[in-house]
Amino acid sequence: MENQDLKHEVTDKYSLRGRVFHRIREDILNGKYKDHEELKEVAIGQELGVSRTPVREAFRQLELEGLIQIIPNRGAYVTGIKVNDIKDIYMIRSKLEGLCARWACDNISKEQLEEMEENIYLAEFHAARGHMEQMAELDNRFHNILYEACNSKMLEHLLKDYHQYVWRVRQKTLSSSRGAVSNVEHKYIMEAIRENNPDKAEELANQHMINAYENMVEKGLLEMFE
Amino acid sequence: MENQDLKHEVTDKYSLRGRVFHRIREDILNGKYKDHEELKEVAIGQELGVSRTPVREAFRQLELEGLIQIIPNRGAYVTGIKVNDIKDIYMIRSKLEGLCARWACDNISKEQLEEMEENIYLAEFHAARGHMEQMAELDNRFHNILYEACNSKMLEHLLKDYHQYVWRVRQKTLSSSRGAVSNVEHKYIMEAIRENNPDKAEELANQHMINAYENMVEKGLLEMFE
DNA sequence: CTTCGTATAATTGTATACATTCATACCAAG
DNA sequence: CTTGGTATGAATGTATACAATTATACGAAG
Repeated sequence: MENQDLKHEVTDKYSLRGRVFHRIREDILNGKYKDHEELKEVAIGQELGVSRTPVREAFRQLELEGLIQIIPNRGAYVTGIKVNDIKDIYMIRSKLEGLCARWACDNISKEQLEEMEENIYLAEFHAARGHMEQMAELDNRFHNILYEACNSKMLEHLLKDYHQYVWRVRQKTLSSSRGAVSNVEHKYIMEAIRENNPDKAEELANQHMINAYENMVEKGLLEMFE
Repeated sequence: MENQDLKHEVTDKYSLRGRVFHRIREDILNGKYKDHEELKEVAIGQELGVSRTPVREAFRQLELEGLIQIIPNRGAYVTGIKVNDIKDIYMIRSKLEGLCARWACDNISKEQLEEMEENIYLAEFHAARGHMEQMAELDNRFHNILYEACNSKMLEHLLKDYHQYVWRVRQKTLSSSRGAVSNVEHKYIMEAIRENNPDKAEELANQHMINAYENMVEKGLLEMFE
């Protein structure tokens, strides 16, 4: 049991089933398979050049992740995200990102802090020029650094799941004006962590998520979801 | 898509694979399969009277739930819970149960409130007599009512997962003296919800989890986990 | 005695065959 | 035209066969 801390995302990444799983997951998150679309085992198997077996096993996992719903003897359907789900996720993430920022105060490494700083500096550049794609990428990376810095595999795993889960929504709701503001909030969070002020870091991270959600509501970006 | 809100826990409960999944899950949570024990596909299949296929699919799901770890081409091993994981889970649950109690203020039904009241009343009876098993059962039920009352499938699902996950630990760390105190805390949480005081309900639920964790630490109940 | 390599057995990974369930089309009765 | 029943096809559920990988045992070389 020397691989004690290896998690499934790592261990199965290079197996056939693992690749099938990640591939279907990507295709759902990227919108290739639309909400409520039925996924057929043979069709996907043929497309990926594998038999039904690994596809089926991937389906079971995707179901547990909430990305698809399997109705016994009927089929697998892409789960549609509903407006209420989005609100719930952002409120849950608000609490968890707060906890994450709090724990990061004690556990962040010098390298991680430096990468955060660089991230924020770069984001200022792209924000000024309206480079949406780079902003999204930097935002992703900022949060992932934070997740890794909290030194809790448990929390990191949970937050990464949610982060990916709302990726579909964020891609559709990217808003240019929020980018710069969001980056300033990142900066304050980082400073609170650097000052080792857990209360402040938690509060700022809490509010960061709430602001992100309220921005989506204000701009009417959620109306496209039913 | 009329079964929109049906979740996998419900839909697959009566399929063969579903039964296999739930059965293995039970056996892990009840301690039949010990930490780090290797689970063989054929052996379990024979024991349950099924082939490897449904067993394998169940394994994939159990891996995502974190109950087992699959090492490709090697085997499936029951995941050992570590002390740090327990702390993380309780801190995460603290935040989420707080959120849950907050949302329950607006969404709890009259029936749910009544069941809570009955639950607490009964628990007083059993606490006074040191009926450990009934206390554990009532505690379980109290939290499940709370989860259902928050009116968020997202949060309910998450909390139920964690609740079951630490069930293994709780069975080993049942402490007689905490039962009565815990029940009083339940009572205060319920009253805050009934008064529709979300801030108070959240704070009390937060503290309830922290107290439960600190009780385990104080009594040295976690030392058995490595 | 240790170490390396090979052979063998056991286990998992994948593909395929068979069984079962469900949806659709079609036709007949009303 | 509507309703209901049956037949057919297509998809999923399960079992089994085969392939690939890994662990173990054994023996020979050093």
